[in-house]
Amino acid sequence: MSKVRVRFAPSPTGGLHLGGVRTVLYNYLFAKNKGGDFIVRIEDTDQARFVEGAEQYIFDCLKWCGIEPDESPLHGGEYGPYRQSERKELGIYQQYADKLIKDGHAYYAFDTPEELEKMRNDFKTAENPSPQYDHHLRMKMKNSLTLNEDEVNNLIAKGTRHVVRIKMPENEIISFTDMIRGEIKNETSLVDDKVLLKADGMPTYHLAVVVDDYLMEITHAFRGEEWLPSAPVHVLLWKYLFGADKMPEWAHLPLILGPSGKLSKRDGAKYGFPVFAMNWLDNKTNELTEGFKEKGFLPEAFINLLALLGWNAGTEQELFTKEELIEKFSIDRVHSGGAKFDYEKAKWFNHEWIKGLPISDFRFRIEPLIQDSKIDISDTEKLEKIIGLVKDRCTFLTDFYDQASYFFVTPEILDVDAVKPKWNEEKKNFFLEFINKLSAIENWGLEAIEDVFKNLATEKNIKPGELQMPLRVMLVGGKFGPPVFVIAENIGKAETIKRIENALKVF
RNA sequence: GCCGCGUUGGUCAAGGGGUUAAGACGCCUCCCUUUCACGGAGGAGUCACGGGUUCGAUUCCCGUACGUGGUACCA
Repeated sequence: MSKVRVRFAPSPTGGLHLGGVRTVLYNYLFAKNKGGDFIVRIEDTDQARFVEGAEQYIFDCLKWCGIEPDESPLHGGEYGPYRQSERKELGIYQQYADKLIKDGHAYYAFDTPEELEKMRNDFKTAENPSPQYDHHLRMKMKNSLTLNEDEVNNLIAKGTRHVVRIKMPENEIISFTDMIRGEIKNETSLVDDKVLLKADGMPTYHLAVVVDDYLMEITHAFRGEEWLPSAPVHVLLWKYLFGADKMPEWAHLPLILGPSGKLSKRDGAKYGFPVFAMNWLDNKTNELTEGFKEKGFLPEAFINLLALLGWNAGTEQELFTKEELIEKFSIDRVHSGGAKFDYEKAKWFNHEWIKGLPISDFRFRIEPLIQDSKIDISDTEKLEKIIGLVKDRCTFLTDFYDQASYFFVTPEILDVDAVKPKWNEEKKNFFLEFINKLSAIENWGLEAIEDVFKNLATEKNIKPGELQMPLRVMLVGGKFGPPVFVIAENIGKAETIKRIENALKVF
């Protein structure tokens, strides 16, 4: 049974933009496809851009998407706790750091941030703009490799702030197999001595990812491509601590790109599309970032479009339900190259999903959106009839109000400019008389209205086409919507006459 | 700078030594509709570049360019 794991920094920017949700989605699809479990672990460290309320927000988003984890801080499970801070309190990471030091694979480093800064400055050259704390430089720094045992014990006894760093071996080739990219090779001398345990006792990602995956018996780990360069550190840690054969299988997912470079929150604001699943209110800046949900996306469409950004089934099918995605998903069909997010295509997905939604289902979803509007939702039968008329014209759920409000309330603004240029006395007389004829109709219905209209037009010798646009604007307010006579039929005799009379005053 | 990863139309992409190089979004034209959508029929547009290997390369190899990521006591 497979067990896949995803981990998050509890801030929407650090964890749940488009790329983050897709990582969770692929984890979910893979796990469910294999009949396995998937686990979420939270990286709630101070330096992980921890944001108050973000953890709950993240799970709300996953819930909306329908891809909740089997085990997490919120859902429990046998491998908890799932928050890094809680695991640290249990001393989980310290013991493995100690073991690494004892075995000579790691060492204490006492360098202050200022000293590190100085080192980077002193050794900076044109060819090497960012010197690393590596095998070249570690012997010039203040650590348990350069200090003698007494000095080290003394410093520690005095409570000197220190970190634990991995001692990267020299000239070793580390290779592993990535499920998407095949064999990946790295030269250990090129990687720096990463910090494993910070001065506050918290592990860095490097230590935590290995220790937790071992303890939680993770079999598959998916993460973003940005982790590829530090993968050799993780492979080495597995080798030192638990044995390379116990290591989970890795998959490094391609990046999701914005219009220019890696997709960022700024891109959303700049180009006018959401980058988060749901609205996020930053309570420090009071800045609201609109989410796909609030924009009017269906969660089904959202995960569908996200799944297809970097993966495809190898067939011509593009519309998938969650169940189909689970069934068809396979990691070896995931692309290795990054994909640029195309909002136009995203809208198409949503439109397709809306068109495919049964009317009652559509009603259920828009009711919360319009319950405070002028649209009366108490008459279910009428509401569903109107939905049937305008549903296919909505790209977003939120389009419904504009597409349907005139069925419920008299339009306040009329697109007079669409009528004015061709308006004349003749037409005005036509409508005056049309009102009388409409009043005389006993059985208000599509055919009756259309007959009256056409007969009168013939009688007046005006082309019906020239009269339909004015009538539409009178009833709708603009040049859109279903056939005019259908609209008249639905809004009723009195309201139709009232709107024509009102319009004649302003034309 | 160094290292990693990548590169099929504007975008998502199928394919993979011999093909008229699928399909979708977007764009354009026409039909339907005396509105707008929906729907239908067409159209324009592509294998980054240079070398190999080969009878033959978009496909395999090597360079170059470009993009992107890493180079933190961030993840």
